[in-house]
Amino acid sequence: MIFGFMAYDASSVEDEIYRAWEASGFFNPDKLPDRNQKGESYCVVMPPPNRTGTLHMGHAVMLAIQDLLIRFERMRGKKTLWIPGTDHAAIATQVKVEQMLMKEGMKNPREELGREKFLEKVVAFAEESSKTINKQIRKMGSSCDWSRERYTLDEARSRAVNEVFKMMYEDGLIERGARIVNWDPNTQTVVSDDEVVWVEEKAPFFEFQYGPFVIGTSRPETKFGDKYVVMHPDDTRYQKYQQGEKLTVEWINGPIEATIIKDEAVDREFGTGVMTITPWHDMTDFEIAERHHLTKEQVIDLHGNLLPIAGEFESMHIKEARQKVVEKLKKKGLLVNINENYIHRIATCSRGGGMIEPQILKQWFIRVTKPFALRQDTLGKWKKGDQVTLKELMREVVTSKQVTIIPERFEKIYFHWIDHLRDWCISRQIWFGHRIPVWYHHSSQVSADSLQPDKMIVSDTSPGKDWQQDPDTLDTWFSSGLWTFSTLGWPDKKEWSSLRQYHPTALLETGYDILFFWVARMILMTTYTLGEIPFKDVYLHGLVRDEQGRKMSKSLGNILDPLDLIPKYGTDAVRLSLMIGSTPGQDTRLSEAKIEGFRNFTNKLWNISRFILSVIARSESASDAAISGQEVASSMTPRNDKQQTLADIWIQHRLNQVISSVTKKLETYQFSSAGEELRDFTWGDLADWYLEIAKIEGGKKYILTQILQTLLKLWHPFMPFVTEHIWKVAGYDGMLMIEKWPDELRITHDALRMTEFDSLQRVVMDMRRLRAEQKIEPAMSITFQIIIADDRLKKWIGDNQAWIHRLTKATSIEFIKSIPSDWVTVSSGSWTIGFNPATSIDPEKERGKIEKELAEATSYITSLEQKLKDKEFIKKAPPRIVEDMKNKLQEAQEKARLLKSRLNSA
RNA sequence: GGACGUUUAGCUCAGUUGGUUAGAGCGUUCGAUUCACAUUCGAAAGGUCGCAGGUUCGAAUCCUGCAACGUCCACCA
Repeated sequence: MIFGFMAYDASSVEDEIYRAWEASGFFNPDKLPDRNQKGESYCVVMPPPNRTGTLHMGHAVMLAIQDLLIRFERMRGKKTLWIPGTDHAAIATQVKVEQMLMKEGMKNPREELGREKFLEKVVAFAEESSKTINKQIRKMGSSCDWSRERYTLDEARSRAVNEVFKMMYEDGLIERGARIVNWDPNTQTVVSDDEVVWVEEKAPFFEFQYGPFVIGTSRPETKFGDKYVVMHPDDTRYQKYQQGEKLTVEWINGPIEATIIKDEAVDREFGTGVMTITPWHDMTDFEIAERHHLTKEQVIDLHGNLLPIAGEFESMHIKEARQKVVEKLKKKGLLVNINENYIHRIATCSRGGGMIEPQILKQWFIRVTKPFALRQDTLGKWKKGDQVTLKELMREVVTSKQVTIIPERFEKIYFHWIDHLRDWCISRQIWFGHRIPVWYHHSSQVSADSLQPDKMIVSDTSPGKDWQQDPDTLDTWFSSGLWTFSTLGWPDKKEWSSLRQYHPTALLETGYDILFFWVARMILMTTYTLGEIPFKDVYLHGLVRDEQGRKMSKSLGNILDPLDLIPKYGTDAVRLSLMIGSTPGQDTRLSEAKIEGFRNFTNKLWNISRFILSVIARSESASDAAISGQEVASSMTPRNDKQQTLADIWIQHRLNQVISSVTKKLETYQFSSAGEELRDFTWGDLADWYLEIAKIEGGKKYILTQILQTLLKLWHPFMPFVTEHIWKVAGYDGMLMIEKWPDELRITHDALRMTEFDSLQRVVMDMRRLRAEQKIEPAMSITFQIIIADDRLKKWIGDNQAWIHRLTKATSIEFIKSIPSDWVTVSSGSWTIGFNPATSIDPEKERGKIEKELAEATSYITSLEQKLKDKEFIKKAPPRIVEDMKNKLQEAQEKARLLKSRLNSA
């Protein structure tokens, strides 16, 4: 039974609807109807979720928003393509699998299994994740083209990666070199600057005697090799020391020769204004050392143990060494002071959270400030062969407004990031990912500082048996940076038509937290490779937080999982709760109560539809039976369908306003506002007003069908499941998802009648209120008096007695010449209605209330009058505003007059 | 240290180029209820728009300063 007594049960219909959509082929742009084939292309690539397990609320937001836009544009007749895919997420996935294996009892999975076996495990896990993720994407109702599903590590994407690497290498943008990098001893790999997370920590801050100086440090365990003592060149306290001056000082393992260095990097205010440096393990120190051509010595190995330079502390782990070094220095009388409350920031790895130890290592870098010759005309600004830098490309894209970032303020953040961007370290010492397509001749030393060109080849295949491939893999963002064009088949020449058709893509929608990681790198990679932008708009959504505004995390136990919520409330409700009530770039709080509210709305829409369909069914059977002579007030009066009532015109007019406004809002990414407006119309105007009237007027088969269909179309991008389901239940042709997005309905506008309706609507509301306050009794008679007589209005009221009765619950209406002084009146615009007051009204209370209202009205009038007397206001304000105000004044005066007369009669 | 964001009803948040009695949802209170929907309907209460100045005929909106909270960035040993 389709229209049972049950509420809408999302979980029982959603899977089947999704299967039907998928089977229809309409997710695939090539299989869309003719209308779309002729339309312009609209392409969005899905930010590929990491293959690290399951989706979370952030993914749900992006899926909801992107599906909304895709469905909207598809209905508008565009040739829409939404490409789904997943990301191998190199480090994240490898770490996850390693942790799992360790839980199963392995001590060091990589060592125990070896590269090949270990990778098998990771690949198997990634495969499994991918299946789960795809299921979840479907659960959200995403209308993406599964026939074009991509994976950052699949064969075609790997080809793109190798190709871009090769191009950049040839252009001198990719370079191998020994520089100071972020080393993570936990995962045994280098990470990029953006993957470092700084955490505040309270640690003891030590001050030691270092020759004639006092130096401060929170890391004494790194200080073995500190043979340079640095101070600011303008520091008057140390003027007697000269740059390069050498002095012998007593240090941890005996006397060492220290050299004085003057450098402006030193903060004179901090501590004593003197510091020693550890160039191998500190970014700042490294830069100072570079400036002065100082020697650099490694103190800590890649596992965090001290090297022979530490003397008796050799092989000791740095954690253990700290206290011991302090003790030794204390014994030697070199410890000056300890500040236990020192707060500093330590670098940790965003994957796994272990400490980062800077190290000088030979790695691959992308040079972002090195000029290179463009391979093609680029961004409409540069010609082929022009010299530019990658930073310039990234900057130009946004300054020239070829890419718009929404909200706008992130543009500033983007520029700031570019300004501070250093060369991008792209090599990783992990196994899961794209192997660096570089081969070394076995006669060469891979670790050598410089390789002869003939000992190194960039190629995706082995040049021969004397060659071995670089053991490292690429940063995962290297491949995701190519995502908009690698997913469209680049560099395969056969795919170029598709690339030309869909690229640049229309929009990139993602969370602002990966603006640098991903968005910026896509811009870098795409402008470099293709000479064009990857997307026109960037829409950044906020992060989903819990009810109290905290980040959702496992340890807090406050995670709301879309997969738990969908069976409980339905996908449509979850989608709405993520889109309505949030603005771009702004974090949102999500609670189950909010989702519950939208579940209720889903059900409301279901009931509205159910009701409309039943009215249509009944009116059909009624007209079939040709029943005539029914009472006016009976609930289903058959009526000539063509004869439109004022209410019909009113609702169509409102619907038109909603259509144009919602369309405009969706075009400008105002999803929340669009959804709210639709909800208010659906619940307020349609359900609570028009349908109440329709119950009485009857015979609205045509218009009700028109309204319902339009409503379902408007809602479809927001809540695809329930609308598609209703469409099917109603027996309408075809699939809602490819229906044409509604244009404004053609109605004959009748401005005067519209005003009448608005007025009457207000009056009827007043009547309902009076009745609710028991000022008129349910069965008493209502008498209208048209004070400023308008025959048309009088006639209209006569014509529409039935629903006025219904809405006011009064039983009769009569017209009289004047309103008795003891009656209650309500008025609107040009006319007034009087009610025979119920005996239950407390005259004192009523009087008080009227007096209060009158006082408010009077003060409002005074303020308006004053304003209107103000010559400067009249002179300077636009006429529109003045006119508005005059009208308001008139209305207020009218209201005050009526209140006065009521007061006199009371 | 720098930049950005937030501060509007008890709670969560809108408020699109400044326009005149500041909105929604939830919650609260009161009332309704066979006749699509209690996942319902009607109504009410509730706001000096963070604070202090300024610009303007007019400011939640623009400017300056301050405060609280939050985020990002930065080499402070």
